[in-house]
Amino acid sequence: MGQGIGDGSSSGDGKSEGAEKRKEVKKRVLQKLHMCFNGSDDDNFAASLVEVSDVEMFYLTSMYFTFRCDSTYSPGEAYQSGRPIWASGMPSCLGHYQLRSVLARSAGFQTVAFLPVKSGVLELGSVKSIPEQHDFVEKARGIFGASNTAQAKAAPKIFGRELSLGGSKSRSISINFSPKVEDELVFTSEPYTMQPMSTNQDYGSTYNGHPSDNNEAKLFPHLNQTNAGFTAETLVGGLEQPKDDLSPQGDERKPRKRGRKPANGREEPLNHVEAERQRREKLNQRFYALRAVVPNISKMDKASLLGDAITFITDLQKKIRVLETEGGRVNNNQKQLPVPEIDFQPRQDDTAVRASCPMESHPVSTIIETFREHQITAQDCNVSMEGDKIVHTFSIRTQSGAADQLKEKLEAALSK
Amino acid sequence: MGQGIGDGSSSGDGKSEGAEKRKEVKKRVLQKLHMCFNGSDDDNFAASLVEVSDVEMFYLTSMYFTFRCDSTYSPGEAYQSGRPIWASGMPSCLGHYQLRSVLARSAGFQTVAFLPVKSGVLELGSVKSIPEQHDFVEKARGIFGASNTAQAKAAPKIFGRELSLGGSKSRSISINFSPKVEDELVFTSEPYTMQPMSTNQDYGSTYNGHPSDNNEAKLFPHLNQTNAGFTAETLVGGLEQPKDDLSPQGDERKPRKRGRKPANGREEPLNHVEAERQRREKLNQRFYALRAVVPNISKMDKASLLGDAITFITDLQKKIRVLETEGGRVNNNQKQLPVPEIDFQPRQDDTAVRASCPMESHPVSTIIETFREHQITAQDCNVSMEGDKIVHTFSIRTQSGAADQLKEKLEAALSK
DNA sequence: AGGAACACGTGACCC
DNA sequence: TGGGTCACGTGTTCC
Repeated sequence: MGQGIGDGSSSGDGKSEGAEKRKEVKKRVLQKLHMCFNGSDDDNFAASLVEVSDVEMFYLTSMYFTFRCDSTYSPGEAYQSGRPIWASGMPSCLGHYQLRSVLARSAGFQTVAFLPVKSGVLELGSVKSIPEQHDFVEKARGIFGASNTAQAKAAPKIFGRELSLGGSKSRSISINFSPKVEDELVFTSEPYTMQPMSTNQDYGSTYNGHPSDNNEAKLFPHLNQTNAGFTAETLVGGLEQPKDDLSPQGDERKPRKRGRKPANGREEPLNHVEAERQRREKLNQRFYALRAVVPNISKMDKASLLGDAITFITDLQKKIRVLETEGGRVNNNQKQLPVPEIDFQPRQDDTAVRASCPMESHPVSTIIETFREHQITAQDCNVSMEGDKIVHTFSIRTQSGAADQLKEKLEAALSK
Repeated sequence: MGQGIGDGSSSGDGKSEGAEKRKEVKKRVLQKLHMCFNGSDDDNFAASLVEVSDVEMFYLTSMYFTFRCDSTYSPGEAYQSGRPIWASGMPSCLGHYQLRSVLARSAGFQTVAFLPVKSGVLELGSVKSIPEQHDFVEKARGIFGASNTAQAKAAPKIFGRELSLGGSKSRSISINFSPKVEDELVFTSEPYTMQPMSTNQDYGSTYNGHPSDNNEAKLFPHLNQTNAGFTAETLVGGLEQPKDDLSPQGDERKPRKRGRKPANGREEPLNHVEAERQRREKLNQRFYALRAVVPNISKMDKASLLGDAITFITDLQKKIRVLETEGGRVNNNQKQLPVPEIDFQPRQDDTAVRASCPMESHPVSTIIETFREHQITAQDCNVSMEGDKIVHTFSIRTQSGAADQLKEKLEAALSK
């Protein structure tokens, strides 16, 4: 865990005054946290703490972070409301980081996003200021599974297909907070990146834990038992600065950009609005899931996607029809062009047989198979062509009525 | 053509005063129209005109109807704008029927709808007053193909699958006006019905002609050449009453119900609104097309539809994977155990060849095919079995290096 | 600019 | 009567 993503060169770069001292502080803090949770104070861990960048520091400390699921804090709010929170720009960003804002400021974070997903809340941060990109949010929630209720069945394994996951760019880091550990989605602990539609900003993200209806949140992949009761305050309180400047201008939350905001003087339509929002979200999720299963998507447009999906389905059906009839083709073709033309000429103690069949029916194999079935060995066997037909002549030793029996069998086999 | 749909018992039922006279008038009118277009005045046609109901009368006369594609008349307006027109209630209904309003009134029509489809304009009428049902409109346009531009590729053959078309109920009639006759959609001339989602009103409809960018409209399935220049006025002018009461209260057109109407004081956003409308329409069309392709649609809900489509696609892919590996088994087996064991023994002026192959690969056909390719005729050909293998020995006339060439070819063919 | 695509809030409709 | 779905007009963003 904790292989630092982000190149480590955060905004404040050249300053080396007291850098050594800060490094030492970081190391001690991380060691303390590690002991707090893992118990063992092995030197391997201490050795891994040299040269920790600010971004990595933030990531590592966040690993020990826990949040309550009430709405007093951004991750909890996202978790409860099921709506993503996106803040770009240092000030409002730090407001959302709240207790971790000091570390976030050191790391130079400019953007934070809390995306409620099926398995908890996905937190993403970047030292670049990135405006909210709804398509990316939806894609992420399509991949991780949105937090919508009652949608168990759909959004089937997107992970069966690759989503053009590319190489990780730098300066991005993400942590997932999740209340509980369980269930279906299994990830490698390797970070991977998603490419939002057509932008060139990439997001690295790691995914650790998992969800439920539990009301307490913890994070630390090593600890599988949910040691409840912790709050963000108590945990991070062990850090340098338990006090935090509460959200500079921290009230322009829900920076919804699209659509209309005005004409909102009622009291109850909020319910309706919310329901509609969820409907839309669910639908978009399905769209993203569909994008994942349909190949060769011509345009990213919704209508085109549906059109491609339709043609894809029809193509699949056609393919299946072909494949299915192809399995029966052997039987069908042999049914259609079965002009076996079998001549039997019984002689004194053997029988001369002359079979003429179209070459496509592979008469030789069939005849030999029939021989074997009847325990008959041909004395002589000759194959030649007449036009496009194969003429198969052979003589067999037969006793009395066995020849007629063989003739019937041969006709049946060749006409099959 | 013209088998009357509708049970004939229109609203005005019991009145028999002058009924015989009206019947006679109808007959004469239809006969005149028939002669006008078809030329022949055979008695078969006259005999078929007895007991024509008012609804049938409207239908039959409408068969001779023509409309211009300018926006001065409802079908033309629907054709040009690409938007459906729906009017329920006798007054506004008659306003849309315009010149045919007298006949429509006699028939007791209460609802008329002009649906611009890919192939022209689909007109539906009913003696019941039916409020606009957008889902039905969309379904109809999904089936007949909407009139949207630039959507050629998508909306693939819905007619490959049945759309749960049920039996026709009565009192409904529809005619399709279309500018030209051509292209892909081919229908039987049998009327069929569509069942709108969950209502119990059924719509019978016949479908005759076809479209293009042509600017003149005609209708009469017998005449394939577009005799342009006709207008509705000139044609229907031959009827009883060329004059028409123009649209009582005929201005509440475009009875769009949903959504918001207010806040519309600008001048140019109409373009934006229109564009958005078309986008929505296109998307919904795709949805209907998708509904036609995906079986076992659990709910009529859009999101559920997408979910079902996704699972359907994945199921199809799984099925294909199974079928492919199943079919490829034969190929794989031929690839895996291809031990052709071909012996070449060149002699003085011919070559003895001995080929031993597993029986499943049908070596005889392959060998003979190779012979034919190389214009080689075998002098002698013998087939026998050794264990489960077929041993094929033959001698061929060869000059110098042709034998090696044949050997290579044979090995390639048998290893394929 | 101007069109295309999208999300949003809102009114309507249906159980 | 409310929850759920839809269509509509609008604001916004990206070519």
